[in-house]
Amino acid sequence: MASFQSLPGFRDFYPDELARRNFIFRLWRQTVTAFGFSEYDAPVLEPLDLYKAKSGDEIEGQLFSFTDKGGRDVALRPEMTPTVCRMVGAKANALKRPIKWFSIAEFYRYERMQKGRGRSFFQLNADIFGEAGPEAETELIALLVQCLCAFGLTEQDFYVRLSDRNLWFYYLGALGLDEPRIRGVLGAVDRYEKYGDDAFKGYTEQFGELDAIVKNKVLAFLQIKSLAMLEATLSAQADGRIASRLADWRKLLGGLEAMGLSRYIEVDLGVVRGLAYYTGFVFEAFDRKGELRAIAGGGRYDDLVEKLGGPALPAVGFATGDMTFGLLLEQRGLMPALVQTIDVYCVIGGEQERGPAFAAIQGLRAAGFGVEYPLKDVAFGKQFKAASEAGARLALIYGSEEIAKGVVKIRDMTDRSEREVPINDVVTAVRDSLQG
RNA sequence: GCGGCCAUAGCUCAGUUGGUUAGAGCACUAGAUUGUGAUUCUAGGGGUCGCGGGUUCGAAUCCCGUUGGCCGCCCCA
Repeated sequence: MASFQSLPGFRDFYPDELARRNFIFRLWRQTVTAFGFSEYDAPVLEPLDLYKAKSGDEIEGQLFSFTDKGGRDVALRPEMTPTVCRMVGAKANALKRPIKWFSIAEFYRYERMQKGRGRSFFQLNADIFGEAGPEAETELIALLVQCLCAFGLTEQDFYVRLSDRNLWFYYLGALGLDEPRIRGVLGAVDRYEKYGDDAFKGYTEQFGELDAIVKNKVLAFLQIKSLAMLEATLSAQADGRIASRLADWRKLLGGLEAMGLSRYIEVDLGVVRGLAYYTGFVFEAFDRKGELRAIAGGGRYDDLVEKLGGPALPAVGFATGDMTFGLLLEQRGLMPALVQTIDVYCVIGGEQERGPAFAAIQGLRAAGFGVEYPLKDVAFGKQFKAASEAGARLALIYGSEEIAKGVVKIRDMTDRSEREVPINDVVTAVRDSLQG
């Protein structure tokens, strides 16, 4: 029994598991590239203050952090957003707008293991900087939807809940609440789905009982399921900010509708994404069955680049992780059987034939074909079995009879047909066979 | 950080009220088959029963601790 094992919450990726991971990454990358995003990368280790500045000191308990040999307090990155804000902020004036960037990277959080959550995980992060209007949200939500659809997931499998922290602020402000109270109410809203009326306990402890009329309006706001209901509910409000915000909503939902994506989108003001750094629209993708934690989440964070020392730069982004996403694909049977296959398996008769075989193997590999052969002499039967299991489409037979005739036998592993070609024409013959 | 359940071969699991040398299927390797891949048959490798301590003549089995895993709470950037 092995004396060592991987640390709690960390995963080994054996070849078949890495194949699944790479399958996901490949489709993500392909999709995001189709939307015109550029890939970037960054250090795994960052100054601890980068995260403290954003989220406060208490965040440290959830980080892998330590003091390096130079006395610097550092942390393994728990998310990409502060890093990408720093990078964009440093070169903001030199970057073409809109800035559309993405990354696929590993993150670390010192947390308790749970289904769909470990201490190390991978995320796709996609962000748009420099666009303050809802056009950026349209683009990102469309991208998020396509990142899921690319795997064969449909509106039967997932949906995106769309909400708006600004609207909550305007609405509750118009009802007479100050900012601390608004944040208190949003905290309750965040928990309402799970705890019902108990969600307001925290608010009551801090500010006293919430006025019954206000509370009913909050609960009514949570019932809103469409733009029409939103407009109807807010039509009474004279606030100009609300009117212009509704115009943003129309633009965002109109854009998504024109893209044919309305069936994936649900208006749901119950999503407020914690109380972190989000400043406007927020959205989260969930599985329809409600069995898993959120598949993806994102929103607007217009203040963060400036907060981290850059220029004022509006931004929207989302992230989706590999763990919950992989669970969803497997639940829906959308994870294909991924077998690494080769083009050609070279069957070698014995020591005498290895020379000519090796010449062909090297030539075929140099020409870009995937070629395998037995490292040691093995019975023919075994070699054909190995060829079959390796997924080879062709077997090249270098036997004593063939070599004596100056030919190589090419066996099509699919239909079991065989033909002989001159030994010097192997590369051409293989190319013809694989293309035909 | 808190609570519940769990831990036997690479995987899925048997293992009787505590009793001799801990088993099966799958997987892997080899042979049957020294020139042709799905089957079949045979054999083999692989375990200090998660780890440490205790009870006992005797522990995979009972008790305590510990580590790891699953699930829920907290949190979720």
